[in-house]
Amino acid sequence: MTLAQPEARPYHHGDLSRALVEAARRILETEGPAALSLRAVAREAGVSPAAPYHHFKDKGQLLDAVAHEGWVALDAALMKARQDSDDDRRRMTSLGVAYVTFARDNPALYRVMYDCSRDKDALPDQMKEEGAYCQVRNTIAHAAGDGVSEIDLELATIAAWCAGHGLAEMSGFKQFESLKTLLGGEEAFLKAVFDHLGMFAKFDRG
Amino acid sequence: MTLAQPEARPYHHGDLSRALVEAARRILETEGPAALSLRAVAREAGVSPAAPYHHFKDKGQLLDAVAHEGWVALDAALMKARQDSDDDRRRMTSLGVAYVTFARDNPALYRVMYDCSRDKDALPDQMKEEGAYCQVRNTIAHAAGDGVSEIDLELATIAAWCAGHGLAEMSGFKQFESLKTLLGGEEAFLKAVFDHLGMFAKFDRG
DNA sequence: CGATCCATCTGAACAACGCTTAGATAACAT
DNA sequence: ATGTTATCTAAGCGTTGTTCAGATGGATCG
Repeated sequence: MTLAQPEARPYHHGDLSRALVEAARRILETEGPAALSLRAVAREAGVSPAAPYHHFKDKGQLLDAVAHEGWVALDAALMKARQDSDDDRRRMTSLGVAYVTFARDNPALYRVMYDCSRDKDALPDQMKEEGAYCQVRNTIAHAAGDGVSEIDLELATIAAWCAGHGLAEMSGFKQFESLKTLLGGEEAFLKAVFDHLGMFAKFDRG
Repeated sequence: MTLAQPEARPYHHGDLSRALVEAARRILETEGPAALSLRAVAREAGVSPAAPYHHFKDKGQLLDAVAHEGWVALDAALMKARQDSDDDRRRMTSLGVAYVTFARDNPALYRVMYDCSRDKDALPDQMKEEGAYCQVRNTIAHAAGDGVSEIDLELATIAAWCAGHGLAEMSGFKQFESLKTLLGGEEAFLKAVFDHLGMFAKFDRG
């Protein structure tokens, strides 16, 4: 009856869970986070508004799935940045730039990722070996050598992560535009900000 | 006919703009950001669902007004922290702690403040004399002395602001709980993170 | 092969939302 | 007193998240 299917469709519609997540990402990219309603996702996937509820408990759980894909993509981006950079000292900055660049290139997805994290008051799966947070800590550990305590390592990771997240959310603000052109572009701006993180702390050290 | 009014009511209902903003803040505090609908605000203020539209163009503009009050309160909190701290070197950390503490004490309000900023891609009124951003820059300038260029000053301010914002959003995450108790509480944790901001940058400087 | 089961999907409905419109009310100016 | 204008209400539109009864159709077992 139906034409030849491009993919195996084990059930009525096919792998709807996956189709819904893909539809959600499509809407996010083309229309932004404000347009991401469950009904719109169902519409985009070609099913009724009630269909998603057989695969996700509620809208939040669908967003969780979208966010999960986002974290996987971010993990991969950071992994690539770590491998591309040969010099140990520059690796941290590369990582930071890669992080912010990912957020700037996928603003809607990044927003969903962090909205989900805030709802759960936690970063998901970040302590696993290839989780983004763990990658940052490993990179810092490698650059800092053996003389650093576990606590200092953890604190430095948190500091770096917070700076990265803050910059990811704010580097697009209009106030910084003139400074960016003055420094010669987005990436130069990001590196310059990372370079100045120390200024904040060193006053207090003496 | 009506009983004695506690306040002067120049028009039908009184100063409804103000009443609406106050109602919104009340809802934010008691029920959180998810419950903050225009209709709920109108209900809380005792007017019809359509009444707010005579004072605000749409829901976003009401939230803008709420956010503005939030920024004023944050400005005041930072000003107080600056004055309380006598030592020039510790002033930056005090400022950072005050910033994050404000966000942690008023999480729903802080969220509205930043959601509005993201919609406009800008921090509001931050370049004014008593704006929070300007306060941070002035404090850094004072601590750094005369040898710092305008650009370095701006970059250090951005770095500090990003770290503060990132920490404000993430210091409540469950992953950091054990570390917090290990360090002896929230404030010690915040100071420790700020102290480690330099670690991120110094690898790249050599 | 046929009957049954159960996951899957639809259609209709509910309450709540943002927002608009038309009309009532009341303060203000003349 | 009259008219103007700002303010508020009532009703309604289209949308949303969610639920539920019932239709649909693979999968499993006789």
